[in-house]
Amino acid sequence: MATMATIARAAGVSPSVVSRIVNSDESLRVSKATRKRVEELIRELDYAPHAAARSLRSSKTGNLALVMHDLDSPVNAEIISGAQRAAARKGMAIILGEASRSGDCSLVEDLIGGGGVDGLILQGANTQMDRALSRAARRRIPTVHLQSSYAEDSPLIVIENEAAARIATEHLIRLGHRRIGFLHVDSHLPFSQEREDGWKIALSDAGIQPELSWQGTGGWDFFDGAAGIEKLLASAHGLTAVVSSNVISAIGALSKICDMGMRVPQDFSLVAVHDSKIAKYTRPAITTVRTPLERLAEVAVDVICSRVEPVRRRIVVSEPGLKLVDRMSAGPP
Amino acid sequence: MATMATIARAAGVSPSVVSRIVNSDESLRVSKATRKRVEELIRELDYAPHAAARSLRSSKTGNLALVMHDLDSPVNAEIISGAQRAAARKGMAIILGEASRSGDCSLVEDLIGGGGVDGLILQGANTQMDRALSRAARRRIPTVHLQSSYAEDSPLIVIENEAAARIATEHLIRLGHRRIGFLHVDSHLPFSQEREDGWKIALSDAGIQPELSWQGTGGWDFFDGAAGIEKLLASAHGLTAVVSSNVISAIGALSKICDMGMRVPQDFSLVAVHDSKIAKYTRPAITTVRTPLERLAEVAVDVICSRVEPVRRRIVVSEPGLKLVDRMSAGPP
DNA sequence: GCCGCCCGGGCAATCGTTTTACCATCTTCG
DNA sequence: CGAAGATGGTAAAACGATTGCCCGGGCGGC
Repeated sequence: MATMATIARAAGVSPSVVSRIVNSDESLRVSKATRKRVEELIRELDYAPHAAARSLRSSKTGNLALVMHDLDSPVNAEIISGAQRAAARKGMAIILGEASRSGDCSLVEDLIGGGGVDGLILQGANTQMDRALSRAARRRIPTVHLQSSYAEDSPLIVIENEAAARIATEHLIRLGHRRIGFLHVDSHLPFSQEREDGWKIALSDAGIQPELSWQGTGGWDFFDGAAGIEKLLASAHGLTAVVSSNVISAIGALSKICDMGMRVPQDFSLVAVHDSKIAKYTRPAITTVRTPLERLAEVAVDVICSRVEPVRRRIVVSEPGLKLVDRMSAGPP
Repeated sequence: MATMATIARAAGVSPSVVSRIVNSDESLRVSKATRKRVEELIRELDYAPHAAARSLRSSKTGNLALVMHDLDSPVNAEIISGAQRAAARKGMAIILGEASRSGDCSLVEDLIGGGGVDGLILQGANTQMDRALSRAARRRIPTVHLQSSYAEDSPLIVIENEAAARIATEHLIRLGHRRIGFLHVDSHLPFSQEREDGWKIALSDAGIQPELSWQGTGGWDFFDGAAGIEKLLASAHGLTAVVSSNVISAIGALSKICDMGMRVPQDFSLVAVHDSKIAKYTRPAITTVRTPLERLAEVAVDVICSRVEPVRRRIVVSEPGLKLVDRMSAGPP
């Protein structure tokens, strides 16, 4: 294929001129004619700079790694697609990684070790990621964490978790519910705790004292949501509604509630955190609190690209704001 | 960071020895002691080969581009995650691209032009991809297409489209339906036509002559599915069931059917092609024909990696086989 | 005692860009 | 007429790994 030298020879200039034209180097002075000749040759020969050579020289790859614990969840799909779009806008590409509990992260480690990526966006780093993380730190590869992190020294990007759960709970309270349960994603995760706080605050603002048994765990996916609500309803009595920390597990929960013979929202109400296209198409459609998930991903790539201080910061993305999307899964008790 | 030369110096050998050890070159003869020394240094200094340098020299990047028209669809999520896993198994990484109708594909073009990827997996190449495709061809970057393609010279990987639709239709026939509609993904797409064929064959095997009005278009996503079924039911009268080409649009369709006051499956039955976790959690849960989507992605990366002939072939992935997943959306008329 | 072979490695070119430094002509101006 | 800018470039050293080929010395065989 055409290389820079090919173009240079054909245009009768040195490779450096071609390089500087390609990279639109302001400090380069060339005649209009030469520039035009080079540009035309680039087009004619369909020249494109060789990524590896470029990145060897400049130590920039133009790639960002996005590592998630589950590539399959529709909620994560929104993050993935948001990240991809945001990266594309900056001329970068997203390399996908999966860091499930079982999976080994050697792929990610290699990526980092080999300077294969310019940055690292992590969701839910598990302990297997430790090695990868320390590598990233040692090689000063900018890293950000989404929603939760065990690492102390890279930015953490979160949404307004507490407010989201609070809004969901308040909606239920407004409808007249008083015995409102809460489905964690995972009660050990800080962001899940923040949502619990939001739920508690809304409850206490309404003069309601939640019982311990009102909390359950619904996980991230359909199955865990279904199992979670079943367990919760078995142990907590008299609940008339529940706020679910995750819309996907809410769908699982909804299916289980339905299977138990209860009608939603007549017999039981449900509000979920995170909106998703899919929430609009279940029947009943699910009332949710829309969170800026796509923007979360966008901020992540922005932070990495602008590479401010590598100091631990907590970045709350609050734009576009949370919004209650009132559909059919929540009604008066 | 540690480079190969660092290790070599520390171990008192030449870089080539290190390289050959790292790449486990069988033809290298070194003493046990030297090998051990080098291996330990690699570990101690946390050395990892520099991806760019390696790929400059060897013209292999270890990256595969996966370009889809919609990164957001749960059906595509399964493909994405399947591809990621398959690639990881081969030590490769997936770079994501989006090729929506509107989107420009300059990112993908750059990737290809710059030798940034070793292969290209395309789903639904639109006309904007032409430039990227011809680049890929000129640079002989192995390319495969998933399910449909306008390009004549790269392998096309498909599932058993006709059989899938046939199985879905036969199930409905077995239940007693005779007026069974069909929801295309997009009637211009070959694979959608194949499914139409399957539907027709099943019908004709049962002695049923489908009317033209029984066909509609449900697209890929929830919204189009809902719109599609509405239009279909408005124009085709007396339908008691429909087979949808896509489970996601089937969910949209289901919601619309429900909104129209019909009960599924008592008043109307629905069977969809492609299974998805989500199909199990709608109410009613959707009866589907499971297709080997994850395997489709796996085959795609295998074909690219083994790089057989660049001749046009049609590869049908039939393992694991199609399977009717009988849930609640189809019943007797 | 000499030849050839195997063992354990070393040499150096190469991949394609980027980038700093520098240089040869011309103009222009005093 | 000489010096100081412009003008329009050039030269060459990296960046880090890969790989075909070469090489010296010890050892066995004849």
